[in-house]
Amino acid sequence: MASFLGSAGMQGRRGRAGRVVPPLAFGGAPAGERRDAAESRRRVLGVARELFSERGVDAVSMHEIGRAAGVGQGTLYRRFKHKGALCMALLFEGVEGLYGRARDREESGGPALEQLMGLLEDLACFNEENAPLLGAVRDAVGGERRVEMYRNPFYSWLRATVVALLGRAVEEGEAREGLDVEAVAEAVLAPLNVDLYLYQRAELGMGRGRILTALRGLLLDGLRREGTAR
Amino acid sequence: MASFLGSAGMQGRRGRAGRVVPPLAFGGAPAGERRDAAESRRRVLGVARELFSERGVDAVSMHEIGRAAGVGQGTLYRRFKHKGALCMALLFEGVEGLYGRARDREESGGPALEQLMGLLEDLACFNEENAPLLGAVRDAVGGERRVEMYRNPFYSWLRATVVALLGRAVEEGEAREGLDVEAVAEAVLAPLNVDLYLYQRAELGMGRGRILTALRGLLLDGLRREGTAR
DNA sequence: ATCAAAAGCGGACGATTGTCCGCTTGGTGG
DNA sequence: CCACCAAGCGGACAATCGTCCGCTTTTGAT
Repeated sequence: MASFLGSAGMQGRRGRAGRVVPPLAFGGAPAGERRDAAESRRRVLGVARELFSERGVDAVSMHEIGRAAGVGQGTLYRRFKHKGALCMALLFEGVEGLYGRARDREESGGPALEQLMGLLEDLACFNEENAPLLGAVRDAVGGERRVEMYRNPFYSWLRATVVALLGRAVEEGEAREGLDVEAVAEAVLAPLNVDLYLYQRAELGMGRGRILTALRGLLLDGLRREGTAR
Repeated sequence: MASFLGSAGMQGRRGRAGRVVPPLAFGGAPAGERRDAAESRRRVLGVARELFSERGVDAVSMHEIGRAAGVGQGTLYRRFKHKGALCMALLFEGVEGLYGRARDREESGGPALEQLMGLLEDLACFNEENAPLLGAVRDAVGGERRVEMYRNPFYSWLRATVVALLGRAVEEGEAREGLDVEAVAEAVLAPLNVDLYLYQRAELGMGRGRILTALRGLLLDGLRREGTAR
């Protein structure tokens, strides 16, 4: 089964410079899309964006989107495998922004660990800006589909980017040697899980600065006091 | 609205020694439960456990559980606000085990950070042993209920315990001073998010040891190489 | 023992998601 | 220009979750 959007093979790949090139057509149109299909896809996306912003993602049903866009259920679900996939398509622009900022940072050079921190900061903003859609994605990806959450192209790109940055940090002597970059990458990304992040923001009353500062300290220096055996 | 189980006020509290005492009646019976109600609750729980283990949590509907237990929908949902709450009740024993092990560790003394690592290890096992139920809980807690995920008594206890351990580690000079223990506690717990953990186990093929080792290194020492400015 | 109130009970019901299957249409080769 | 057929289309349908509301049982006070 295809993942969220784009074919399964479209995950981020390493460029020759070690940079992770973003999945190309993440939320874009399928290659040989028929004109009528393209038209109806645009209409669906527009209507969905509208309704979601009016009444919240949860309060708008797929049937309603279809009706409002003048499109049947079959069509709707052919295009978007489920509600989460539709939301994912709507997230396209924001994700592009993230890719762009990561590219800029990379081109302007600087220590890999600082670039990593920048990415995490962007991710926190992304969480806040797109909270409703991200929440809907999470909800739609339940039951059998649970794995898709971490298999979608966006998360793959994220992980690959972090892995690449960590790898570079080790090579350049910024980070400890022998770091298990794949495993650590997951642990680095985990605290920015949307639900957890929003919970801290909204329920625990933590500001973005506080969350990021704590994370920065933890990631860079760990918990132990200086001088303790390591 | 009540959280998963137990009244809202039943979250972990600090004992006088700084220890976090577990919520008392997490999955137990309500105080003045009527005899017939207790009976039907037991029956429901038994039937659910049975059916879940036979065919998987996702494949068993609430209606079916009700039918098999000889109980109507109203009754079922009065007892368990939703499918996730039922699963949470089924998790009772495992959670008790976690509480017990944490208590034992605490009584046998030892460095706070080591105790923290022990807790994380237990949590990893807990994730594996109870994956299906935990997954179902996650799924059931969507839409409006999204916040409940981190507000339930179990997670509250977990967070409070980690906060207490971190606090002690700071006091006793094990951990850096000025650590934002509340914020850091979330970041410490995040990598053991069930979905993420299982994804690493099953899809990325990482063993428990590898995940925990990476986490341990990250938490204790951070990413930076020794000698780098901190 | 009686009786009233509170708690428990159960099936009908509404809403939502996602699937199915037969009809329509766009685009292409003869 | 036409005919073909895969892709697109749309509404009916099934399954599930969770709610509602009127009936029944338990409990405890008189």
